[in-house]
Amino acid sequence: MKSSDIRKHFLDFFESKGHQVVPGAPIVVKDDPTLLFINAGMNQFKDVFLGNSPVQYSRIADTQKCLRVSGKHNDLEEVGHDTYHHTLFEMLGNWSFGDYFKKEAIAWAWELLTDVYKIDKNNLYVTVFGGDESEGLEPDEEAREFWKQHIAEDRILYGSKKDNFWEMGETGPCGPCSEIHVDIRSAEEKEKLSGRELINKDHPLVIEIWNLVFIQFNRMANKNLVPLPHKHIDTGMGFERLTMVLQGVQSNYDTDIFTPLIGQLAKMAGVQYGSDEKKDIAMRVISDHIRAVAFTIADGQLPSNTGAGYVIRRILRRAVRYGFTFLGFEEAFMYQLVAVLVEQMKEVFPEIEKQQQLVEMVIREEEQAFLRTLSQGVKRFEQYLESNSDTQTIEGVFAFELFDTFGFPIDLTQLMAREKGLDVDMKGFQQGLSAQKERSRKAAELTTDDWIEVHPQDGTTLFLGYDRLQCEARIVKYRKVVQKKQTFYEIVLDQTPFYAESGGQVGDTGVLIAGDQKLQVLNTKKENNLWVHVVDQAPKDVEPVYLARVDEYKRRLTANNHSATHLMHAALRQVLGTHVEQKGSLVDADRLRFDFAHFAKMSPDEIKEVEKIVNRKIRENISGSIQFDVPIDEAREMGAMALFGEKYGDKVRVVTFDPEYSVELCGGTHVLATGQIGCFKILSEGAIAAGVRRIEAVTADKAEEFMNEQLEQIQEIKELFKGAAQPVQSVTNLIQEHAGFQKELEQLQKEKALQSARELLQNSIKLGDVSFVAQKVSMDPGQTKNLMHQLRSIENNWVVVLAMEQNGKVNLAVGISDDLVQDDKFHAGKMIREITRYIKGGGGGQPHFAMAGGKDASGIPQALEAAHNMVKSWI
RNA sequence: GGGGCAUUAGCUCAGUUGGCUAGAGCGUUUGACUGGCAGUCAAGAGGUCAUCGGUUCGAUUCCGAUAUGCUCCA
Repeated sequence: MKSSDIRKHFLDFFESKGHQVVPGAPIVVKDDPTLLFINAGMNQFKDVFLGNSPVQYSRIADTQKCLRVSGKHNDLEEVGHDTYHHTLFEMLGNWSFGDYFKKEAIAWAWELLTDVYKIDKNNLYVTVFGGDESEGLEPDEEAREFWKQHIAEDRILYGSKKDNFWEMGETGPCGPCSEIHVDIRSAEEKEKLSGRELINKDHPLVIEIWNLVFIQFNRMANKNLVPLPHKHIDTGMGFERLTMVLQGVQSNYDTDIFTPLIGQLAKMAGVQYGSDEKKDIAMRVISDHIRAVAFTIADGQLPSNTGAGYVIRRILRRAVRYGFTFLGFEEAFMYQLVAVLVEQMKEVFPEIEKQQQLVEMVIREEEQAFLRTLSQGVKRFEQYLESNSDTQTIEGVFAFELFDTFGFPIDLTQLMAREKGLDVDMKGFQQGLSAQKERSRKAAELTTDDWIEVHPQDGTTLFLGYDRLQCEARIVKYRKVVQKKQTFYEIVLDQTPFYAESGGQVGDTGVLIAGDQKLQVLNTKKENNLWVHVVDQAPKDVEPVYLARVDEYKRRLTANNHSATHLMHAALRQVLGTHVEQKGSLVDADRLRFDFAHFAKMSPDEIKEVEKIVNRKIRENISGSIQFDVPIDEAREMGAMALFGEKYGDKVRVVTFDPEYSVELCGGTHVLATGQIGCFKILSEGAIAAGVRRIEAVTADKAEEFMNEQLEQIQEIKELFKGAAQPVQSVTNLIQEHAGFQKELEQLQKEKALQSARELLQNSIKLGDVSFVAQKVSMDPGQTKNLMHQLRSIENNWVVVLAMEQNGKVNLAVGISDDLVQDDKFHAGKMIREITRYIKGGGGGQPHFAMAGGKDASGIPQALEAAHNMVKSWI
């Protein structure tokens, strides 16, 4: 059975059981601070479990791309070494929200596996939760009873809290679970040892394929378990594992999900998969990682040096490392695999095909950047060996520096050390690493108290901010948050006019007022559909009705910038082409920042054209039309631009400025008519990643300010040129003239120095064969240096000591001709240190030239005298 | 969010107790050789040593802040 059919049968099966089949969420999580990536099928339904979102369908099925790179579920460094761990995988899931529970979940799982997929019942085992004393939880006898209707009792095992109690994080919905395991070992192996003995023992061929979670608790911050009002079913079946079982192979990498990638890779590297374990591992690593990286980029997350982007960068670099070390790839290669992936996945995940060109460019650029990092590291490593040629062990401190500061992977350091017959002090390396981790943890320390419920309510906050800037509100709940010794309070209201940070638009600020209490709202965030108002102090009285008021001025400026962003987006598509797609956006009261896909630097003309179109649209004073609850298909028909990597519900909000011009799906706040924006000006355009450009722009007052500043500067320049009509020409002329003068001046100074040098020598006295000059001169210290060097070029056999006095400061300069310096006795630096004593100062220099400074001019004669004596002693 | 590192010619980079007229390779300009291309040789142009402040007689060099980039950790 082809993997695509396996996926299809799953979804069809649950559709036939009354489930709504929905698309998976984008991999990158945007409004949940506890999660960077979707790591389980249930993530996108978290709000429903928590009761923050209403139930739309009580039965749902989907396939969800998940990414796991750290934590209890997976460790990036292990992926590829075995045959069944992955960074990115698909999770097939079926869900019940307060609808069916254990009985049906168990029965349908069994029916699908044995009737539809025809897995041999004799290879299946199941586990149920065996209870846990520390939590005060009984064994899940209920689930066991339901299983007994399908499967022999000796195939039902009790599992520990670790294996059979599912939690998505530190807090949140959780509950006991029941896992289905399959034994795909050979008949002989099964004869020797029952599969029963190998359940949950990390055996690669006796594996869990489906986890049925019975969600019935909420885990609080204080670790207590509180029963949920409604019970839910949350199941997840690993698609890659299932495919392995159904295709009768013994490694996920032997399924048709991976073989095309591995085949292409083997071809590129000129090797055969299966012939060399190290190369096989490398090919598995790369074929896994390319999926993770490509899909995440297609979902709009670019590699970067923080947060989710950093994780993507690390995954990509790990793959490059394996390719570099074991497959001999010394140039970018991974981007060439994207085409294979697109061919395979475009039916199920069309976004990967739409974004193919961008994905390839970004990956290629990242690969090249990392290869540069690698070669820098190799250079540094070699330098270290040169200066430590007698060592047997690479110091841990150095290995850590190489890793921490220059991004050179530790395993490559070890590899290179081994080639030279050296060890690496891994203990020292680990010490450095754990010290760094400790520092980071401390800095990021954030303690969040439990919510204090005041006026509990079901569902989400009612948002009124689209048409009102103030309203009455009651506190639903609040909590204290401490970060870096600063204390904030987060408040959830029953209704609010405050816009919560989303879609690039920053959260509103403002005040909450009740009686003489005034709470400053510093920011507003959305966490899983709850509007969280960050305020500066604890509400003293939580009972009264508060007046919630948004900072109107800032909101208006922000709306200007947001609407201008839409107008600019449309203009960019007109000017540059429809490949322009939003990749990121930031809108606040001061400015707007817009990242978009485009492959070249914008020319000044293109920038001007975009500004012109936007300003024209502003002057047309187009009324904004905002439609709520538009079915997503209808919105698409209107030509609305949707963003990859954004999750949209079935009903969307559509913001239109002229149906022929700009139609976007957007939840932000906008101007009533474009005339309010007043004026639009682009400040900068530049690259932020391969194929991605960034524009920063301002509107209204800020745009006016900016242009006035520029004009003032030009005016000032004009005035400096006595009102020149062509200031650019004037400046150009001035620069040219200046360069000419400078050159002339240098020439003159050289000549003057040469002349002075000759004069000096005429005044010299002979000490043996050596011409000696010691006198006070009036020139600045820089000139003496010049003079000495001129002298050097024309004469040999001299020592010159000059003294200068300027603004109460005294300087000495000593020069010795090159031929004399050959003799170790003659040393200007030594002399100057000696004679500087008389002028109460200090100095130094090289054998042929030295300078010094001091404070006591009265010592000059003594200093010159001392120099005289010194030269005599050298002869 | 926290730590480390870097910023020197158009590009890639050297530059140690603070004082060497700040260098190399590539590129660029001009000239010579060659039938042309390519090339070889010679000469030249090109630098606010990221910015601002401090220490010092003197800072590319030491210290601090800022900006930008890289990198590790969260």
